[in-house]
Amino acid sequence: MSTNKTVYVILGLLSEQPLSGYEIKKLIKLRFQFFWSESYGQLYPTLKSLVKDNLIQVFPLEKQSSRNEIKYYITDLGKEKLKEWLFVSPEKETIRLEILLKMYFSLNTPEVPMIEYLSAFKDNYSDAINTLNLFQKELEQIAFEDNHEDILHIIDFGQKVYKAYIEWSEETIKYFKRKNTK
Amino acid sequence: MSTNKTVYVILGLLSEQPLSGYEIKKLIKLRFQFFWSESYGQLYPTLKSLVKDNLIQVFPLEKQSSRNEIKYYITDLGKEKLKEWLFVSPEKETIRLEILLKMYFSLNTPEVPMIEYLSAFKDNYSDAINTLNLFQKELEQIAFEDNHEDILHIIDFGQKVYKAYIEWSEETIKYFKRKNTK
DNA sequence: CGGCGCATGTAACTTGTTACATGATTCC
DNA sequence: GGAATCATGTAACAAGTTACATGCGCCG
Repeated sequence: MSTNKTVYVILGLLSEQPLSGYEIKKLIKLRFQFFWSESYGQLYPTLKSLVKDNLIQVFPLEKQSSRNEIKYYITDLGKEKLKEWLFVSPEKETIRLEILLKMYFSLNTPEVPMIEYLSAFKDNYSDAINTLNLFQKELEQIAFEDNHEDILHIIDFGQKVYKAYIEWSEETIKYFKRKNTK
Repeated sequence: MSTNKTVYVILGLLSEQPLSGYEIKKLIKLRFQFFWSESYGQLYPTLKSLVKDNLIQVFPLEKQSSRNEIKYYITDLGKEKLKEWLFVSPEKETIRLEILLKMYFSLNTPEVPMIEYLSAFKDNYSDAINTLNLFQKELEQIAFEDNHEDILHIIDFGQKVYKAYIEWSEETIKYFKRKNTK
């Protein structure tokens, strides 16, 4: 029952505006970075298969803005398919956090540089939360539009969760430092 | 460079005690539920390939406790391999949260039952956090052992992150309710 | 003797990443 | 003219899920 989600990210983004594969990749990175990602190896073949199923279409050659780029637009069938998916309950997410696994299995191997791992983890999410904060400010500044408030809530998810990540890593770093000096 | 992590979960668990595939599956669910999962379709074939690589071994028939069960133990080579992995920095985790995707793409489709989705999300993690709290209390009660404090920190990760999830979903539910009555 | 939980397994498939190849365009 | 970035693509592989099949042992 696990439907290919890549399909819906593409349909969703194309439902706003026509885009090329490359632009889709960039948009996913820009907007969804903190809760979604796609690789080219997944993206381009999916675009092809969506065209075959008539859920999206390629702009006719004469409408293309550059020779290299291939812009796609969503068809009515595609819009339907997207809407259908929106009405299906989200599946339970599976998360895999290698750092916790390593922490667990290195309980008896104190030489493992857990503090180093935790610092990298923390730095990574500190950067991410800064990006989100910036994004939030930008959104708050520009004139109020329909969806801004909704999007702020999506950003807030990232902020809250990353804050938890960061607090946990700080505390855990302290714990390991204390432990090491004992 | 993405090494098969299932290998290391198995090696890690077997480094504590001999186990069967079925027991490994159960242990992963019990201990790692909130940050790891494995399916049988991944587990059993991996066990076979680990035996082939001499990282684990099957107990000789006469030592098996029951006819159905196949217990494995870790070899010295396996212990080495596990240790090696512990010294490699954890890879960046990829998270995919379908609920945020649906929220984003349903901005213009208010009929989508986001409140329902959010409630299910919240309930799910409320249950999970209760389990973790119980687990924590159990650990705190039994006499102090080597690794309890470390494990408490691992549990604390789940507690902090789930708390963030729950707070976010509560706030977002409120937001949607307000929005609907407008 | 029926059902549940224990226990192992696999085939078919889907999903996803990585590494590579290719070439145009833009900017310095 | 060289580097960066735009832009598309694929082949080989790795990872992972699902659905199914099979049979034992125990309890009521």
